[in-house]
Amino acid sequence: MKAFSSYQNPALAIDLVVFGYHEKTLSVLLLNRKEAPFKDQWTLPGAFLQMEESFLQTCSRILQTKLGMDNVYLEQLYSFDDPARDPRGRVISVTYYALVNPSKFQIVAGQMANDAQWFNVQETPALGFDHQDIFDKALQRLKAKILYFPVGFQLLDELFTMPELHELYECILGISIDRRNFRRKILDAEYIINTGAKREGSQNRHPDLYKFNKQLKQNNFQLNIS
Amino acid sequence: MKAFSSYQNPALAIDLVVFGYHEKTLSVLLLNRKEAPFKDQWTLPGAFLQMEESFLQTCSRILQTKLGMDNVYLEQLYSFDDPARDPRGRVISVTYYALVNPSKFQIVAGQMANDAQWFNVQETPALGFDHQDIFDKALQRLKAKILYFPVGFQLLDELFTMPELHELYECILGISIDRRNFRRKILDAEYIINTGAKREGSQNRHPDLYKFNKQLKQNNFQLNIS
DNA sequence: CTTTATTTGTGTCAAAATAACGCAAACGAA
DNA sequence: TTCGTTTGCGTTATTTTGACACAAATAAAG
Repeated sequence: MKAFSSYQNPALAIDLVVFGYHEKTLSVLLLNRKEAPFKDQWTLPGAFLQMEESFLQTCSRILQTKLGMDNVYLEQLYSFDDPARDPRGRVISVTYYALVNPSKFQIVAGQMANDAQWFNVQETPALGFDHQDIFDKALQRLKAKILYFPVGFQLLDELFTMPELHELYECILGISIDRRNFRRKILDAEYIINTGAKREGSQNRHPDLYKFNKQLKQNNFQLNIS
Repeated sequence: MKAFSSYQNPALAIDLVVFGYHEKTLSVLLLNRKEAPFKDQWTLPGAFLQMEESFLQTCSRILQTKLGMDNVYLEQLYSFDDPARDPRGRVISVTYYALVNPSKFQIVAGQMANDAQWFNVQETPALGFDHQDIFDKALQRLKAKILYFPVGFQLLDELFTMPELHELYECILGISIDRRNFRRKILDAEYIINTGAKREGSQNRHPDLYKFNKQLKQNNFQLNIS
């Protein structure tokens, strides 16, 4: 096979957009590079894929060794191919985004980075490589996704209050949402997920703390917020 | 840099799910492999990424040399990473799906394939590699996408009738949609795209043949079909 | 502890969007 | 022409959404 002898293959990197939510602020985790290229500039955490690794294993390795976290929500985002995106040579980047609860993790700077730090997504510094494009795409995806899939709670504690979830949505979407209509839509959506049926009136008393069942199939989640 | 010397990089392939619509049938283009692995089995068209190529250039090369088509709608789908997905060794596959009008193209079997053929998406043969997963994901994406983005007409002639578009949607989604409500929703959505305003009453006389403007930004397209 | 202010839970109602369907004009075949 | 079918246009009932009133619960202040 050509591809395994005469052809040279591009390097393949995994880059992560790690989102965290804390005190009404959506943040992204960035690393300050210790080495060229883009020395002393901020970039997304990443690593080269090893020959025997799956994408998710590389993700775990990045999260574990560089950041000391693991077992978080991960979703493949997009693959970036600009031949000039890395000055060292041809590097394809397969990207994922992660949703974590920052209060559960202690950031540790890895070998590659001087510093690891949370940045408010509204106030990110200039990013090296094409990481601004990656970050933009991730934020766009997250905004779209929380409207039709219950991923938002991944950024909160396992138990959360309705106002907490409400604030999270307002923060991520950057709009204000009527508190009472939001509540109704969330409960309706969750009810459909859990029972398959439509919620009529106030069929059930609700607790102070909510919890989304991550096991059940989570289709039919549609918030229709405008 | 490690990645450029001591590390070996996986091969990187581009695989395409080419959809075509003809006579009330949504089809996918498959190739019958001439060589091992999966000799004489059907697979998606694909090629290895060349060092200096962008993804889209590889897509064009596949479409041109193997199928004699070009200048079609292409969208990145997903990247597949199972270490065992190719028996020859580690191959990452970045996949795209394409929407073409089959009546405009003449299928030509390429060097790699004995035969290239359209298959009804409901009656696809067993596929080699992990191409069934790729195909499933593409069909799922297409079904979701036509509900919030005007891509369906890419499968039709530039000018098309409303019943043609209606049939296309019913066929892809596999459901029946009220003809009159569908018409209204399409016209509403197109009106918003073109003018930015909401359509009131029947503000405009409509021609027998329709045409979607591909230049304008196509947000706000939301069919809400259930 | 009370009293007061703020936050949160629940229900109502008008407006908007959607689904269901009637009807006539246009078209094609007999 | 006539008849059957397809296509375009509209109306109405139902559902969903957005805006908001009000009471219960919680937190803060005296």
